[in-house]
Amino acid sequence: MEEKDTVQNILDSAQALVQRRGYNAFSYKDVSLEVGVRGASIHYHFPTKADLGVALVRRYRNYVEVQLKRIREQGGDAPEQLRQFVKLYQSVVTEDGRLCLNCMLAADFPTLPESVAAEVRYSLECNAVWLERVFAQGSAEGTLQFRRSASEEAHAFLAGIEGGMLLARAYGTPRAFETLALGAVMALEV
Amino acid sequence: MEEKDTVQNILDSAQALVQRRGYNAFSYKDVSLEVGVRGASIHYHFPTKADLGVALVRRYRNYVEVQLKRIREQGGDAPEQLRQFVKLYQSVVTEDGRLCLNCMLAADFPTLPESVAAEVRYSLECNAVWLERVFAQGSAEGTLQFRRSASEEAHAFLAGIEGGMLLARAYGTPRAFETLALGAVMALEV
DNA sequence: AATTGTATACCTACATGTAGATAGATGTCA
DNA sequence: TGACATCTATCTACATGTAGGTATACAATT
Repeated sequence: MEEKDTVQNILDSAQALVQRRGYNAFSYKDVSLEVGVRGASIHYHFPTKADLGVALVRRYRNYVEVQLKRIREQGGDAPEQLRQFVKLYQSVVTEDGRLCLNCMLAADFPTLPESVAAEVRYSLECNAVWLERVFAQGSAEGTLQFRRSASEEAHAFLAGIEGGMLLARAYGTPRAFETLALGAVMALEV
Repeated sequence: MEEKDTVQNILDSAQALVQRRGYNAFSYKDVSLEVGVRGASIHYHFPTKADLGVALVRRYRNYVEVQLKRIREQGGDAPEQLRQFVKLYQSVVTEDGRLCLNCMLAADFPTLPESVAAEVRYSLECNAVWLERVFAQGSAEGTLQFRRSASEEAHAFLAGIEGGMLLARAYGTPRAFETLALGAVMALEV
């Protein structure tokens, strides 16, 4: 019965560590100290670091997908959905210096085990696809105006979001992310 | 006489390694293998990794500043200067999976020695300030249109550039960076 | 001109700690 | 009893340095 808890605790701890420090700057020992089990126990649940990484990205993607689905089903107009998107990522980037998991792992990309890299690539693509649909909707309903294709605009928007997190943290002004991201939505409204 | 060469070789090698793998995923040994001197010799020139990091960021910032000054002095209109800015960063992100040094280090931010972190923060700010001036010029000369302040627009543009690099590399399509970034310029032209 | 001093740029060898991983023992509960 | 979860103990590899020595060059001293 402890199993579930331990696994969840490991994932929670590891996720926070990756979001703050990246894939290469956290260790089983860090997790073990936070969770209160020995390193060997983490290997029991996640034999290799790659296994842990894959589990992390999948769980995160699942969570995000659920939230994105909810936003679409709420049925607001395109700008409102983009604002909800921003809000979601703002909640993911809590006060304590975290970045979006995918963003951090994208930075570590060339050093990631291929299995983890593939999961990250797919997660990013999911976000882009969701955004593309919102941009298409905004164009159709006349609430967003832009010159590029919906796909290009979606990728650009996502780039701005990920880059915005990076910069806001480096400047030490996490609030700046919200301003930046909501400003980007406003800039596209009709 | 070897001295200058060795130091430059160390910096060149270390810069490429940081741009590809980040601050935490390269070692003195990696550099030593590439340069062909022993690890201890690198410590001779750069006593600690933080010293090496600071030297790296300063040299890079210097290079970028020289290029940006040149672009301003060439005196094109604002969109042209932005395109040159994109071109500069495209050249920095060569074919081999590199990212802008500041972008990589921004991702590693919480794990950086404070001395290195401060240099990165300053470098990013230099870019933002340069961009802000271009946006102000574009607004004044009527070649760029945007709704936010020049400062906000500059930070958003920079975020898009840094985030665009990250995504392009993760997708494995480095060419996408150019499309994305030049598209962002086009979207702002009158 | 030969000798000594001094700085540079390396080197070998080692110290200390951590990372990721494994083997095998122990406890615990249905 | 047996499966599951965790432990202790250990391994190999590597990271970041430090200690101390060597080779070379270029002065200044005699």
